[in-house]
Amino acid sequence: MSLPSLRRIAHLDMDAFFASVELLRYPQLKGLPVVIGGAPTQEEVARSQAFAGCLHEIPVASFARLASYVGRGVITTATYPARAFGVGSAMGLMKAARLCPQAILLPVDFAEYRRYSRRFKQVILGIAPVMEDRGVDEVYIDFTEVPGGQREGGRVLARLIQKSIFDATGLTCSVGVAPNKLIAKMASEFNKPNGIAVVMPEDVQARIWPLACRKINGVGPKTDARLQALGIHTIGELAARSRESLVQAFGKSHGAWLRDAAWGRDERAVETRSEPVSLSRETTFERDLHAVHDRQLLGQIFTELCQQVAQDLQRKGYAGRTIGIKLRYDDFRIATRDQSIAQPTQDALLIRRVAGLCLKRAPLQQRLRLLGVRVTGLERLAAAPGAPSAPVDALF
DNA sequence: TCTGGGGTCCTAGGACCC
DNA sequence: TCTGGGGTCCTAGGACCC
Repeated sequence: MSLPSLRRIAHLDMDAFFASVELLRYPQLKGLPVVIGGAPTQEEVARSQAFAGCLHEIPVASFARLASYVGRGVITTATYPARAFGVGSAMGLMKAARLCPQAILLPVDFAEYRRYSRRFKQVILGIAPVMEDRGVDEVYIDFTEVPGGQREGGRVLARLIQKSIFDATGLTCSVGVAPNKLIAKMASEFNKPNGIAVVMPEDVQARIWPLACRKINGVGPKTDARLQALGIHTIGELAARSRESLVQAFGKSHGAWLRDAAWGRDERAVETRSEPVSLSRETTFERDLHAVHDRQLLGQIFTELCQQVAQDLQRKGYAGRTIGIKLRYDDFRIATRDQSIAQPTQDALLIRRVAGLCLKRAPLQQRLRLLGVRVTGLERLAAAPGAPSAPVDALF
């Protein structure tokens, strides 16, 4: 007779993932402020790639030289030396250039990050098969039934996975092991970088309650502001409120969820596979465009977006029944329109035609900053020859 | 100092059907 | 003909996450 296994869920988060991959490629940048930036236009991508190519001859180059080109890009990630200057992710590149003009800017290379992503996930799957993808640099892992997964509350297995990933890729990660996903996610931040944190059910009050509500995965800026207005700043303060009062303030579903989250309750399973719900492409223009004045250019971009979405659908083996568009106006307001059709499609011309009908229904007086095309209501088609089928590949 | 791109899930009203 | 209720789909918007 053995005791029932204690539920042990791990959240693993790669440390400064994009920047770490770039440092493997350019070791001479170690210790220097480096930012990795998105360049929204093709031209900017080409320029910044040409710039990064220079690194071989000019190991240290100035961000300031590029700053005049970077326009509307934002920072995807920054190394710790760059963060010391107040530079952070989602910040506009122009602002970053002002805060830290000596920083080195590298273009985002998603293809390379995806290669590393696949490698570290394969390492994990070789050790613990119940893994849920949460994006390019994050996973949940169910340790509960893995041999050794209970030793030291999961610390031993976490250490093994960390070491195996480092040996295979040269990259470090941080792991939180806890009774569920919600707490594991918070715990993986406790000892960053290259850290492990183990939280047992009885530790929730001491280790979770002092944290800000914003640390709960699912509490964003809006909810946090409403909580602050109610005088609720920490998770402990949230836990002290009655379920009724939270339901009163946030509605039946959201209020009850907040209450459960504060008490560390979360029964969600680690999902090893998932089907996509939607596929989309969107682009921010180099300058704001007007539906009438820039009709031709807009039409060209629109058609390209439809073609890209169609290609994505074909490559991944899906077709969708609902075609939609997204507009972002110059004042950042967003409008969406969508329309369903009788049969799922992956055809660029049909998508273009239906998306065109959607566009006609949207207000087009104001200048546009962004245009997007989306297909939802996806159905898997018969697998294309040579189409990837492994769960990890399916997501990337 | 003006803020990318690709997603998921939830809500809510109206249409429509039983 | 009137009334009510439940279920599902469609559409628009919003919060949030990586």
